[in-house]
Amino acid sequence: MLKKERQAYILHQVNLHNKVLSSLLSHEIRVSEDTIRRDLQELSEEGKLIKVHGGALSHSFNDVIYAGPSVYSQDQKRIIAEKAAALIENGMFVLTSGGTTIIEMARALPPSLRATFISGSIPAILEYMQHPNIEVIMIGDRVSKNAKITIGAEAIAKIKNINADLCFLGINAIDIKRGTTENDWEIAQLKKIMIDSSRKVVCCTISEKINTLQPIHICNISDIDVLITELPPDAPILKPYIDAGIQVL
Amino acid sequence: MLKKERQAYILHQVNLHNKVLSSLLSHEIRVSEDTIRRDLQELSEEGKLIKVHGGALSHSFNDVIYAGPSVYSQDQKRIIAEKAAALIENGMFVLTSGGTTIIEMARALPPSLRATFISGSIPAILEYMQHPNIEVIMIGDRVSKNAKITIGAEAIAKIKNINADLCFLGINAIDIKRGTTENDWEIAQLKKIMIDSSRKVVCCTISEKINTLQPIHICNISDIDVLITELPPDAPILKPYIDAGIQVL
DNA sequence: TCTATTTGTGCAGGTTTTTGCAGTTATTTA
DNA sequence: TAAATAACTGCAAAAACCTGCACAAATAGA
Repeated sequence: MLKKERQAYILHQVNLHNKVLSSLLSHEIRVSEDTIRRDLQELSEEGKLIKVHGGALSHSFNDVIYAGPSVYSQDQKRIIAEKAAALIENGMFVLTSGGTTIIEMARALPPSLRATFISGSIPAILEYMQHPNIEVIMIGDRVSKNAKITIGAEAIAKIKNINADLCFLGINAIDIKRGTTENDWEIAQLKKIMIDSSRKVVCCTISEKINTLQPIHICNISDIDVLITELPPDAPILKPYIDAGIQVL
Repeated sequence: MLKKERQAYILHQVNLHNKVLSSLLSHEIRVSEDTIRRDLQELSEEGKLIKVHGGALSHSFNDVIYAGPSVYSQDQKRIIAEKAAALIENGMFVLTSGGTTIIEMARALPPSLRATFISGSIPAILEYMQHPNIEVIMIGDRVSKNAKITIGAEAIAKIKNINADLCFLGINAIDIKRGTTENDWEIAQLKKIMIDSSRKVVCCTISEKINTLQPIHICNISDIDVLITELPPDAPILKPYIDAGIQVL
């Protein structure tokens, strides 16, 4: 096998699988690993792939993964925020969790909206405070420094006494079988109570979190009324949720 | 699985869920926790995430910074803050109002201090949250956008149930005859209750506010235990307060 | 065609990277 | 404060890498 031919094959494999292993290639093409290494070296110098210890990665792979961390899925969250904001009507009582998606939503609320927002999330409260016509209610209790939210018996008791029209949850993981799950026990407790205290439950999440799991169970799919993602409602991945009776926006 | 690939996966999970646990990741990817730790270490050095005990956090989640209003007469307030911080001992329950003076104090607290701070002031809570050893309790209720503090019957009832060791009040006006006064009725109510709920009342103010008046009465001079200003205790303007039995720092 | 030169390949060795493990030290939490 | 968990340190083995070299194949020029 000629050198050019070999390198073309390697490139093909890289573009196909986004990654190749030197050891595998050497076995496949029946040349020494040194040769493969030299090929990868050359291709890397030509910018055709990215050489790493043990093999190489496709350039597109790297693009996808290292997309700027600061703006990670920001646009998606903006879209979600706008869909969510459209659900809120004047005079409503809205209970919300914390999380970046919810905070984006807070920013996207139309200035004319008059409603009451209730939350224990400090970053969320800060956002709500910026709005001219929103009444803000803070749920008090011990402050969790990690989650930047108030948690504890007091907070739970308080939420129990609320009858909200809407509940917006930024969720960490949702699965058609297991429902929504969370990785923090106390936040999970809070979200459970919030669901109980609201007439209508709206889950907001970017589509990547769909069909993923976390250790702690919050609620079943049947407890959710509306699911909002950045995708159009007819996206295939959302079909099962629609079939399960959830309104998908 | 290649190292780069693994790190990309970790980064993806962090950005997706805002938080990852070393133990979970090591199980998922089937490598030792040491390897995960090393990956997190590297990613953290590259600024792609924030490493914490047990796992890592996404950067975007944690950088909720509240750019407080540029504080008026900052240096004086710094001096006050240091005097005030010296009064707090480990294990104390401290009730505080809001106000720029109090926020400066929050910043001046020594990192080793272990105490519980209770407040309804959102900027103050944000500062307390920065501290490693302080337990923070938020008093919940309707949020006053002007004062950035929670006010209402709920908050008052909550404070009434507290028995604090110390109460720090940033005050707006103090006068030897009329005591401390305020220009916001609701904040005045809160401060009154805070005074009732604390063993020791500390008033912090810059000297400009001494011998001034505001419309709403909070408490009399006799209700104050300690007065802190940026001036040395033997300043002439403070003499009447010392004579009235107040400890002046 | 025949030599000289370049190019490609594999190998021996020594070096670096990566990874897991054991033992110790910090940190967290009950 | 003590037990549990996580982090750090140093080490060792495996894998991958690099360097220089030998040799074969391809190429070029006379």
